[in-house]
Amino acid sequence: MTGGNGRRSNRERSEETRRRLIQAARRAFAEKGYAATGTPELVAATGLSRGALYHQFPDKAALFRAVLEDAQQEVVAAIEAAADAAPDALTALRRGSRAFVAACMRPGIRRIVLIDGPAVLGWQVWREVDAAHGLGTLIAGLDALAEAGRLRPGLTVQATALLLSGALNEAALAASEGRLGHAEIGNAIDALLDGITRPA
Amino acid sequence: MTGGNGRRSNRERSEETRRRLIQAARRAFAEKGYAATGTPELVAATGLSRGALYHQFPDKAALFRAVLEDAQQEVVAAIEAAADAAPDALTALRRGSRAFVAACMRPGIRRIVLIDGPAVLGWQVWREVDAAHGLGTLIAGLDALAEAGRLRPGLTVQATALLLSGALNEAALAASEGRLGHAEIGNAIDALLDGITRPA
DNA sequence: AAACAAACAGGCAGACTGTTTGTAAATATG
DNA sequence: CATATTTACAAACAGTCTGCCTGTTTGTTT
Repeated sequence: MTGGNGRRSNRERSEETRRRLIQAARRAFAEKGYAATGTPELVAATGLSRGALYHQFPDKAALFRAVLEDAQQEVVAAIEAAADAAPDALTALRRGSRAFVAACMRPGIRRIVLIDGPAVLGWQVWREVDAAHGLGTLIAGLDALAEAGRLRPGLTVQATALLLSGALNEAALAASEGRLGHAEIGNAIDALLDGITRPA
Repeated sequence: MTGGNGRRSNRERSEETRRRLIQAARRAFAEKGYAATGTPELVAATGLSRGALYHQFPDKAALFRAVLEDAQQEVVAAIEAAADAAPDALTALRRGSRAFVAACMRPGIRRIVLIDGPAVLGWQVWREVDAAHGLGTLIAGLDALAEAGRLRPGLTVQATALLLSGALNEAALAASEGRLGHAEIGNAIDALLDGITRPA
């Protein structure tokens, strides 16, 4: 009845169910937004029932959080892939920033991470999730810059990371709407990075 | 019946009703958030009925937009007051940026402008409103900087304004949560502004 | 195999949004 | 001035959603 698959353990069942729910939710949330996506419609896309959803997640917001973490991990992977082989910390930051903007432009990421995230979870929780993923990566990059003695004196990594993160988020939104070109954005990012850097 | 006031014209009645609705909504949205504020509870705080609300506004989101514009105007007023008497464009930007962060920390502003705004109205509409108020003020400041020949070559005002706006939004949120001190944030803002400036 | 626990389906109550119908006040008209 | 019409609002209504609860199926343990 379940499509030809033989017996599965409970853990396998749960994992598969969560995976399916997260996948369908991610598609729907990205396309229509969190508030405009009802749980009946959501589970219909999976073939499961609302009972399964509320068994696996305490509420709709918890499902959203799982979706957010899923999307964030993809972003981090893209950033790290881009910054991996950079010769120095500043170059890594430049490449990572561009990769971040590019990753957030993907339709499955933009709305979930940048728009609905803070509103659905509250800024506190959203920040907590971001700190464990995207912002964490940026902090690591700035730590490396500080380690190399190239962080401008008087700046703290925490504050610098937050402001840069905000600038990059906005850049990603603008880029994804086609309001700004990549070159324009890249130049502006480089200018900001120069501002927080101490000349070699 | 209406509390001792004699006859009022229809326009006066409408204006008074809208004012009362916006005022109550602003308090409720700021405190509990847009999604968690029901229209029954909202009108109860005004003594009006839901009929009045839906007569004056096409839907709940339209009321939110009116509230957002109301809050944005306050922010702009605070920025302009701070930057008004600055001796040069760069100083005006520095002072205006700090005033923006301070204004967004006020509880009646933060959640409405920075958190719920994009999620409720969609990023397109939110950007449109912001462009007419907060972002518009920043663009004017950068235009003055460019006019004075102090904008770093290769940068466009539009892109620079967007990234700075994002950085300042994030700074305001962090400051309002007490995660970062004002000094730390001020230093980071100055660093970013230095990055986009050409030395005199 | 029997008892137990976990996963899941479907129905239900409460709440909310937007619409519609009805009423009173204000404005336009003859 | 009397009457018709439009505007502002109130209150009931319909449809939908979320979270909970009960019952059934499937897996695990003894």
